Amino acid sequence: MGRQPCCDKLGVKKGPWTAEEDKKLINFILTNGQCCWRAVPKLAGLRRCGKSCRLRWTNYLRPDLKRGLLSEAEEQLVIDLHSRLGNRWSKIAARLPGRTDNEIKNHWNTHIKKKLIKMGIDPVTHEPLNKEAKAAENHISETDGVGADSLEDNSSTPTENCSSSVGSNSLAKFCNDESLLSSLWMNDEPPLIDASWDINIPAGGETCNGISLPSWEENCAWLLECQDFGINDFGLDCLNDIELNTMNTLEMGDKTVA
DNA sequence: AAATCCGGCAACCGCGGAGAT
DNA sequence: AATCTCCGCGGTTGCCGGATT
Repeated sequence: MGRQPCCDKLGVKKGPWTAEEDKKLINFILTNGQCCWRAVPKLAGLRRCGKSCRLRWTNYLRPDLKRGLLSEAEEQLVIDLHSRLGNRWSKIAARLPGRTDNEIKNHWNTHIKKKLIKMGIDPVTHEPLNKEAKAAENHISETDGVGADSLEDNSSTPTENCSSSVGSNSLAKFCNDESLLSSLWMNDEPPLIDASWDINIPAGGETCNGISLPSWEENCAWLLECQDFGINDFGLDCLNDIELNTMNTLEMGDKTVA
C-alpha cells in the first residue's frame, strides 16, 4: 500500500542526541505530557522525527527509569519471562519496573545469552544444550511449540514451567519465589507498570515485586549528573511550581550529598 | 604509545497492529 | 470493507570506550 515514511526525512537529524535536544524534549514532555509523537518534534523545536523522540524519551529520558546493570533478581526474572514469552521484550520490560525493552534486549544479547550458554542452557529454548543437540539429531520438532505463542498459554503454573525447563539451580530457586511469581502471573496484564507512563511521578523509594523503584529525585539526579547541566540550564520556564520545586529540592539534595 | 580488537549500548529501520475515516 | 495514519515492537547497525597486543 506504499507506506509513507514516518517523517519528512529532509532536514531530520539522526545520530546521538545532544544535551540541548534532551533539554528541549524533557521540557516539552513535562509541560505538555506525551501526546502525538509525530507532532512532538515540531512543537518542541527539534529537528528529529517523532519516532526518534519517542525512543529517546522511553529509553533514556523518562524519569521513572532505573539505570545501571540489572540486579541478580531482575536478571533471573528476565530469564524466566523469556522462557515463557520469547523475544517479547516489551512484555518482559513491562514486568520490570524502571527497565526498558531496549535495555533488556541489549542486556540479554550481551550478558544473559552468554551466561546461559556457559551454563549449558540454550538461550532460545531454555533447554539444556546437549538435549537440544540430541533433539536436532532426531529431527524432533517438538520445540516448535515452545515459542512465544505457546507461552501465551498461562495454563501451567510458574513453578511447573520452571522446573521443567531449567537446568539452573539459581533459576529454579528464583522460580520458587511464589510471592514474586504469583504477582507476575495472576493475570495476563502485567502489574503496575504496564499502564502507559504518565506524569504521575512516584514519591520515591517504592517497590514492585520486591524490586525497588527509583525515586523521581534519583532519576533526575542521574539525568542531571550525566548530562552535566543544572536545572537552571534546562530553561524550564514553563514548568509549574510543583515540578520546579521538585527539581529544586533535588538540586539542593545533590549539593548536600556532594 | 599507538594500533587493533571487541563488547556494550544507543539509536535507527522496517514491519505489523490498531484505530480512524 | 478498504485505505490511511500513527504507534509500538523487535531486529539490526554503528559508534564509542576499554582491553589487549
